Amino acid sequence: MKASDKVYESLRRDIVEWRLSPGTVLAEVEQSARLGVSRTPVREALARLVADGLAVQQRGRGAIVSEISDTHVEDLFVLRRALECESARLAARSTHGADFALLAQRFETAAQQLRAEAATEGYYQLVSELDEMIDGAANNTYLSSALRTLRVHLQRVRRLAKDNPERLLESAGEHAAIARAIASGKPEVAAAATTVHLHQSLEHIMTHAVATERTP
Amino acid sequence: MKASDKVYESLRRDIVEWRLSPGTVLAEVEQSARLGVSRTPVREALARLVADGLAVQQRGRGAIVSEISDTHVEDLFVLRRALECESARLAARSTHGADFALLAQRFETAAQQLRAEAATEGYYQLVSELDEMIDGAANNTYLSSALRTLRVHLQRVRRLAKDNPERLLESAGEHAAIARAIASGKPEVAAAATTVHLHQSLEHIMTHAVATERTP
DNA sequence: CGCAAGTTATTTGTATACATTTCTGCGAAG
DNA sequence: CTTCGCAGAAATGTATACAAATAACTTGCG
Repeated sequence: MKASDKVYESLRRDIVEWRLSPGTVLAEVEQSARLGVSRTPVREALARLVADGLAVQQRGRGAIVSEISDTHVEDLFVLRRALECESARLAARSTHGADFALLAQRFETAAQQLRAEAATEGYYQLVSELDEMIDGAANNTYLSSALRTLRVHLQRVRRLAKDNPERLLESAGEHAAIARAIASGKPEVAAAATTVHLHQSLEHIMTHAVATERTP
Repeated sequence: MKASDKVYESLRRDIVEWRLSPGTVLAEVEQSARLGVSRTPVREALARLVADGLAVQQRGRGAIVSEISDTHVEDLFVLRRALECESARLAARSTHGADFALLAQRFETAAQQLRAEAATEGYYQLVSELDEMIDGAANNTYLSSALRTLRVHLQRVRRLAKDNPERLLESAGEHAAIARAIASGKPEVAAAATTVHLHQSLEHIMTHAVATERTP
């Protein structure tokens, strides 16, 4: 693995997991010293972060971690709805129905399991499996690419709201509904189920958002 | 302006205007010699092109200009429809109605003008004005960002179909319809008008696509 | 004659030195 | 006391040298 990739991954994780707060200055020399590589790979990594929108370039002062406000979260979900609904429609028109039927069942059993114990880790794994399967079934590189960059931002936003067992249970049901709609080949139902899920998701985040502590 | 920006712009233009065919190898040393700068800014420019999707990185052989097939064009328009319809909806809900009414009129006069003479250049300027105004009215940074990268690819695709006076005339009418729908604050009509326009656009490209000459 | 392994040669990846721009702090003038 | 401007310092932008990896060629063997 290239050093620039390692630096990029490291910084990306630090940003989406809120170890680097918005407004933090990412100076090239400072980061290269911290991570033990020269400025060149650091510079490359910072350029990628700026391209992703996780940082914004300032003239003369390097890159700073980008801000996230309530408005940003709402804007993000508008884009997310447009992209994921379209993906769901395309997936519903694909020939991978059987796979999604299986996934729907797994979500239902996961829901039952979530009633008993908090299996958070495995559940998130299942969600990303569904995401990837929809991506694959939609079979559109440009859409997948747009979703990939979007999901980086979503990871960061997700940390704003604390995990909540009840919400996870609801979420499992919503995901099962999406998978079932795709499995039965109903594009508009799949899109509607996605809209419902995203609406609930956004609602949860906006009401359960923790104050973003800022380092003064 | 930074040297890396100049290199990026130069290469981007060369790719979207088909002076660099798909599959062309963009070697760092070769490009740095051609453009009279060192490898560092060239390398940065190539990374940006890869991030945009205009080039794909190959290990050991540098970056090559990405391919565009019929499938890619269709995929591109699926994403375009999702994004531009959403933008049009948001714009229709904004308070910039009067601006769009004015723009609608300009499209109608442009249509009359296009019947008399081929004012291609000014017309494309008008189209991009509408795009920018919709972007501004939608007021969503993530959506704008996604559209910006999308439009780079669209510029490239547009060169596949030769300019055609009749199509331009139809296009002017379709754009006027979009602007009117936004001006009158009707989100779903605006989205529908956008869908119609994009459908016609894609149809035109697919039927009038010129064979992409490949340098052997 | 074909295949494979070793070798060479080219290309990318990284480090570092230098140039240029920009921020910051101090001082003087208004 | 505020504001403008200059000088120093520190950061980014660029060039180049070196290291590592990979592709292509050559040569030897089956």
